[in-house]
Amino acid sequence: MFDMPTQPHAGEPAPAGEPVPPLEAGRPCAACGLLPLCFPHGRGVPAPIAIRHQRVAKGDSLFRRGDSFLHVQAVKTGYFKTVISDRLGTEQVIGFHLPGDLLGLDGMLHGQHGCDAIALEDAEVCVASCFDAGEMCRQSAQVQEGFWRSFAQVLTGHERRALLLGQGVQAQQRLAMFLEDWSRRLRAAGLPHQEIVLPMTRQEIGSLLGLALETISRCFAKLESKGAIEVRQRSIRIVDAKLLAGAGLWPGEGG
Amino acid sequence: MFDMPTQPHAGEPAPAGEPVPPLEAGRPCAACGLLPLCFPHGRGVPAPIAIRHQRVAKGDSLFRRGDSFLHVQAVKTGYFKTVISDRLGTEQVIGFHLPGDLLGLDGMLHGQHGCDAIALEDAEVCVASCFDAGEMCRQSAQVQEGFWRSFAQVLTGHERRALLLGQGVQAQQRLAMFLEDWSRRLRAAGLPHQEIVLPMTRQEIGSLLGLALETISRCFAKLESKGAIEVRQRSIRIVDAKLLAGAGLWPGEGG
DNA sequence: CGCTCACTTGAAAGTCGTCAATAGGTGTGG
DNA sequence: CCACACCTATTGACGACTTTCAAGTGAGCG
Repeated sequence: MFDMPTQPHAGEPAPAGEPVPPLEAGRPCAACGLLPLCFPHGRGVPAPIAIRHQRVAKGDSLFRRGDSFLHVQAVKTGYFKTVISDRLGTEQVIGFHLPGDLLGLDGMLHGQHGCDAIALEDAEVCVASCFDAGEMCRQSAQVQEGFWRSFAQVLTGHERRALLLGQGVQAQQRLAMFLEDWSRRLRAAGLPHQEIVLPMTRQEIGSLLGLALETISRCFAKLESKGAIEVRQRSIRIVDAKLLAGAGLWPGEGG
Repeated sequence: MFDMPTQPHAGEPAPAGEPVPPLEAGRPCAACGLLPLCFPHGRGVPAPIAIRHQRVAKGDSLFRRGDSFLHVQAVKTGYFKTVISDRLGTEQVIGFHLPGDLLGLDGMLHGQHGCDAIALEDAEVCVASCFDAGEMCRQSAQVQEGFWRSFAQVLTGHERRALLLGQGVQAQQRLAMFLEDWSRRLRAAGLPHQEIVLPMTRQEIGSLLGLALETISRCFAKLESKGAIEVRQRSIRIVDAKLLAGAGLWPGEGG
C-alpha cells in the first residue's frame, strides 16, 4: 500500500520527477510497451536514459486534449480511460488502459494530445521523454523494432474494437467481446484474469461499446443467467470462457 | 489512363518490382505517409532507398491476414478497404484508404498482417522495405519524426472512428460524420472533395459504420432531402457542408 | 441485348434507448 | 458507531429507431 503524499497536480508532468525510485533493477514489468526503452539490453541491465515515475490520483488526468506531447508514457499500476469530449460536453470513451499500455501516442501527430487520459483509480505511470525515445531508437535497431511493435499493439487494439461495429452485432455480443478482450489483456499483463474487478462504471463500458448503461446492466444479467459469468457489482468471475467466446464473434485467433 | 499489362498476382509483392518508373523527380505526392522516406531531404532530392511501385487490380488484395509483414506500403492511386473476416466468413470493414494513406501497419506487431487490404478499384501502391525504413529512421531524426507522425495519423483515424459509437449517435449522424471525414481526407490528399465519387458500395459503408445497407441508402435520401448533399448512385455532391457538419457531432476541431 | 449486381423503397418485427423508480454501496460527518 | 447523502447499479414499461424480409428498379458489362 502506498500512503499518498501530498499529491501534486497531475496535469503537467512534474519537471523534476517524483521521488519514486526507479524500477527495482532487473525487474521489468510484464509486457510493457516501454520495455524496449526501459530494458534495451535485456533484463538486469538498466536503461541508460531517465525513466521518470509519476502518480496520478483517481479521477485526475495524466494529460488533456491540447496538452503538448513531450513524453512517451506507459501505465505502471492502476487503470486509465481515454476520452474525447464532443461539442456538447458529453465524453466518449475511446479506450481503457491497463498496466503495460502506452498512453497518448496520438499526440505524435500534431505534437498535441487529442484526448484526455483519466485515472480510474490511483495509478502510477512511467514516463520517458520523446527526445530520449527517439535517440534510443536511432541507436539500436532492436530498440526501434520493439518500439514499433508497441505502436502496432495500440493500433491493433483499435482495429479489434472496430469489430464491435460488425453487421448486427448485438449488445450482448459486444459486452462478451469486451469482457473477453479485457480478460485477455489482463492475462497478458500478468494480472488475474478470471476473477476480475472492473475499474470502470457501467456507463463507461457503455460509452466504449456504444450502448446505454442500462443495456450493459441487462446484458451482464443475461450472460450470468447463461452461466458464462458471475456478476456482483464490479466483480466479475468468468465461469465458462468458451460460452463467453461463443457469445462474441472474434475472428479466429491463430489465423 | 493506364493500359493494364498482364496483371501479376498482387498477393505477394513481385520480388523484382514492377517496371513502373520511380516518381517523377521532385514531385512528391500530397500528404503521403511515406513522404519522410520518399523525400527525406526535401523536394527535388530523391530518396537514397528503393521505393518500389506495385499495381493492384480492382478486387485483388495487396496483402491478406497472415501474410508476412515485410514492407511499409502507401496508397499512390486508387482506393483500398481493409477488412477482417470473422469465423463465419462475413467480412467487417475496418477502414477505407485513399492516396497517401499507409497500409497494414498493424502487421508490425507479430510480423504478420492482421487484416486483408483489398483494392476498390485499379490502384497503385508505393512499397518500401521495412529494413530500409528502419535504417533511414535511425540515420535521421527528422525522418524518424516524420515517420512517427505517419503512424500517429493512422492511430488518430481509428480514434475518430470510435466517436461513431457515441451515446445514441443515430444512423444519419454516422453517415454524415463518415462523409465529412471522407471529404476532409480527400481534401488533405489534394483530391476533389465536394464532387465525390465514392469507391465503395453501400454495404461496405454500412459495414464500417455498423449499419445495414438499406439504412445507408435511406440516410442518403434523408440527407439529400435536407439539402445537405446531392446523391446519384455513388456520386455525392456536398451542397451544404455546414448542414452536414450539423448532422454529425465531431468534437471541436481546433480546440 | 440480357445478365448480374447494386441500389431503392415498403412493411413488419425486434432491439435498444429513454424515463422512472428502487436498491445497494461508499464515504463523509456528526 | 450511526446517519445521511451521493453515486452506482438494477429492473420495468414504453417508444423510437434500425434490422430484416421482400419486391422492384436501374446501371454496368459481357
